[in-house]
Amino acid sequence: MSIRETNPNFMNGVPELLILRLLQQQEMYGYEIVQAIRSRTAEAIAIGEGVVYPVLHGLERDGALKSRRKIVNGRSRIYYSVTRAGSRRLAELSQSWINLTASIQKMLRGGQHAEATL
Amino acid sequence: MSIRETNPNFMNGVPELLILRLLQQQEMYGYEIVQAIRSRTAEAIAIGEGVVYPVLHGLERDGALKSRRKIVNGRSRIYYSVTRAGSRRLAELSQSWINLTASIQKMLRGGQHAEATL
DNA sequence: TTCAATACCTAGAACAACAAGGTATGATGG
DNA sequence: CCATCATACCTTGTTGTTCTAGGTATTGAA
Repeated sequence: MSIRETNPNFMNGVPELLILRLLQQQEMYGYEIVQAIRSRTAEAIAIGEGVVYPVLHGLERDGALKSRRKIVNGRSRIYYSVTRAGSRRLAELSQSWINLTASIQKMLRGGQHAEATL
Repeated sequence: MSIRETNPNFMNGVPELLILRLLQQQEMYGYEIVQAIRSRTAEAIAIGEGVVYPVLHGLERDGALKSRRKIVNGRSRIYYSVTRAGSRRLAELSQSWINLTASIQKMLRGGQHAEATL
């Protein structure tokens, strides 16, 4: 049985979340994802290729993504898009992310007696 | 030199953040912190003793916390409170947490071109 | 031709968080 | 009186993501 006493490794899976989210909006290839995350977060978040590619492969292995090869300007790219399973996974991840941050937010704001706003 | 290309391990330090935050509100001991986090987040976040105690020790070693032993009902407790350095650290952690979540939030909401404000 | 940018990839290290133990005391209930 | 639970502290070792730091190959510009 074993009831889970604590968090299943807490804050992991954010790269996965962001990648799924981007791919849900539009088909993209790995190198493009790396840059998209950088630019859309104004460099606040920088997820390297060493993270992105393994995540893409893992998600595809799990059936959350599908890929197709495409040649553009003589360059070979592998475009990924989300499957139905991937959409479900994204929904789950989003939800737990929202829950988690809401809880933390509450702790950061809430004094037990009230305190100056920040 | 070496400019940091990616995130220094991304989402770590949340337990530290929560612990510092609690201790800033009031002096607490380890076992109490474990329960406080559970109860104040309605079980959404559960950080075990195996996480809390090492973090407390590390923060004290770094001068972010100070401790004093106290006997209550024949039980020995080690109460921790934040030092000035700890306050600074909390402020920094809070800020980067806010920045990080804001960026992610934007990506989760945002369509790729222009999006409604929120 | 040399360099930067594009585009893919992986092996290994680092490190936080976790699981799972351990000690010792006080209170509770049979 | 003894077992058990809650309290209260602690540490060792594993796990798993992420990061570092490389590698290959092509295109285009200087």
